[in-house]
Amino acid sequence: MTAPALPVVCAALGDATRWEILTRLGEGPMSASALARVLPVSRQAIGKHLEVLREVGLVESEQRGREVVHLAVGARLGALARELDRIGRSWESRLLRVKELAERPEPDTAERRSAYDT
Amino acid sequence: MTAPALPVVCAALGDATRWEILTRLGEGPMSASALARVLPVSRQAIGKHLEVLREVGLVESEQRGREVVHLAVGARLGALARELDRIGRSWESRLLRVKELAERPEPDTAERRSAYDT
DNA sequence: GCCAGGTGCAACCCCAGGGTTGCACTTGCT
DNA sequence: AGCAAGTGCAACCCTGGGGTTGCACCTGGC
Repeated sequence: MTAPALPVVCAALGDATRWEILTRLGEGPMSASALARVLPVSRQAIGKHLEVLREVGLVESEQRGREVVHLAVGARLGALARELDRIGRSWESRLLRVKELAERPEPDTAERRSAYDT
Repeated sequence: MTAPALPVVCAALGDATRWEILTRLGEGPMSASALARVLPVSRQAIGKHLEVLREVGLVESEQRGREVVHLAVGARLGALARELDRIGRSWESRLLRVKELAERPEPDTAERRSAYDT
């Protein structure tokens, strides 16, 4: 499955350090050691983060000479964005339907206290 | 600040149980107890999740009678989506610039083995 | 050939947070 | 009035994962 479950991708994005990494990798390819020199964490920690990010497709890696460079994949983030947008819209539409029901004066059926019962 | 930091919102979305809750709340307002009856976790656990979700604006709560009903806020998710999309695009454009540089034929240096295309 | 820099693996520490139980309080519904 | 249902708060457990250190192993440049 090329598209990991939503919570997993979001969890990968739910860490400040990983965002730091992604931001740097969004500006251009970098090796883990290079990142470690810039960020306030050890290379090993960065390695673990890269692993997580790679697993959800937010980062791609490539052996270049003796080092491995990584870079941020915008496409994955775009895919996530579209999915979230879709879900958000569905929530909104449901909300609108509820409001419609609530606001419709409906003089006949005065007994309509709540449509969304359990 | 009405717009929490990106990692925080993503972290809120980085939990399967919270997605369960959000999904249900996306279909209509519900109380914590009602959710606890449906989901395999205690009401207290759900309460904590709702707290987290409310703090990042993904859920709104309203006292209704003796119970408190909660509902998913699509607008927040939409805002997140737009932000992620924007960032993803910026990564892509940076990537394109890099590729441009790499692919410029530069007749002298014939050592073009392969630009790390997908 | 040698050394420096880059990587991978493994063991370990430690705390945030997801989950639970228990209790007290309020608020309806009949 | 009285009972059932909903909520809030607090203490507590325990696993996950972010972070570290240490070491062994390549590999490329001088």
